[in-house]
Amino acid sequence: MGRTSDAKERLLEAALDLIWERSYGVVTIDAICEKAGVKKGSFYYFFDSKSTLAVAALNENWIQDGKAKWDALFSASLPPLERIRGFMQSVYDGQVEVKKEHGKVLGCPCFSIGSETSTQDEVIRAKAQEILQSQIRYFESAIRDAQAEGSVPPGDAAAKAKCLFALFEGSLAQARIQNDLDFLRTLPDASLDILGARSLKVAA
Amino acid sequence: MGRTSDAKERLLEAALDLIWERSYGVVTIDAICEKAGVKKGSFYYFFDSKSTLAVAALNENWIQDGKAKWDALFSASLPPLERIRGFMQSVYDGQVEVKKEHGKVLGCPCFSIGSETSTQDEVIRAKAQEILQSQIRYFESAIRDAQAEGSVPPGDAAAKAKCLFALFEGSLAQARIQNDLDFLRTLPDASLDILGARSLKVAA
DNA sequence: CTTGTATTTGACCGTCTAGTCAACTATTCT
DNA sequence: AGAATAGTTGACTAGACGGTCAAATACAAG
Repeated sequence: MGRTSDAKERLLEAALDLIWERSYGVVTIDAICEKAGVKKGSFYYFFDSKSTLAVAALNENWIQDGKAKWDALFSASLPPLERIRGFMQSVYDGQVEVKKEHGKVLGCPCFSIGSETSTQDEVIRAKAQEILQSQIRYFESAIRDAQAEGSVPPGDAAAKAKCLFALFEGSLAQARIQNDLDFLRTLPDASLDILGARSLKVAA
Repeated sequence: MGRTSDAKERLLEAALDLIWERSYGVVTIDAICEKAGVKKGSFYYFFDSKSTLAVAALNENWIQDGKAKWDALFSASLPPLERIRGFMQSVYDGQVEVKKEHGKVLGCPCFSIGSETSTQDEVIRAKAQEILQSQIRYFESAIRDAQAEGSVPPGDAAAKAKCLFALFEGSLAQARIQNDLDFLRTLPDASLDILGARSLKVAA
């Protein structure tokens, strides 16, 4: 009961957009409100700080958007290496879209925000870490499956996953800094390479 | 002639420290001045904005400190793979020190600042890119030498270097986000692994 | 010692920003 | 209809911040 509103959702979306495009520290509450078409009074009705909003925005984005995409790309119905290659390809395609829309390569919001705020805001840091850890688990699971079918040599799958994830996020961040998609084009192949993949690599 | 001063140097150092520990967007000119023990009027005598100072600080740090360290670590007198392993080990050791002093893993200032400001400040972005590109060249040169002696399989050395660099910076950033050095411990081994190194890897 | 130059200082201004609040409006339930 | 609830508004404050400046100070060279 009571008055209805989608202002909260608009704030979440505006905040993530703005912070992704610019950075956490530089985006003001006023700017978020303006982009969301919401007055500051309403902002403080829903959230009590920029930090709280950012955590909610990261969470919402992962739960509502990210997770489903990752689930589809890492579907067990695909061959394990195909999952990884397909994922990397879709990341590339996604950044092509982002560059078309925003005029810039923006990389991974969670990683950028996490890296920026980690020493300053423990709550954001923890949320970013949580999401990134979830993502690493997708890698790890695909690597395990690949090892089971023999397309990736045996050995600590968790370590391999962390390694692949570092390559992945490092490339995205580099692409953001250079504002150049070239860093990402080779990602599908490079990913299989560093895993020492046996099947797809040769076929390609 | 005229009054002498090291205020400029103090400002450069304070700025890099503060921005490295916190972030570019969140560090104010007042804070930099306070840490440097310099009044704001003097700040504007030497620099005309935080952006200008940041570019100078990145540059100074690379020219005065970074370059020499990289030169030593990538000295041609060392076997190519030993250069890479030694470099990664020294990065790990360095971050251990940083964590002792600052209480946190801070990662690579150039990469963090670059990623944060890239969409906002073209001058900082360009300087960060320039330094990062220089660093990639150290990797590339070592990889080329390794290929020449047969310890790394042939193939596009520039691409391999970018890949290794992404792994390297991705790991550092991840370590910052998690505030955990574990992400870095395996870096020396992982680096040789992804290069498909033949000699040192087996010996280890 | 004095003159020219480099640097420092602190006071000052306008603007931006986080955060508050009481009054107002829309919606739902009874 | 009317009470209760959920959300909105705009005006307000206090402080932080970027940026400016004229006057003061320290140093170096002639």
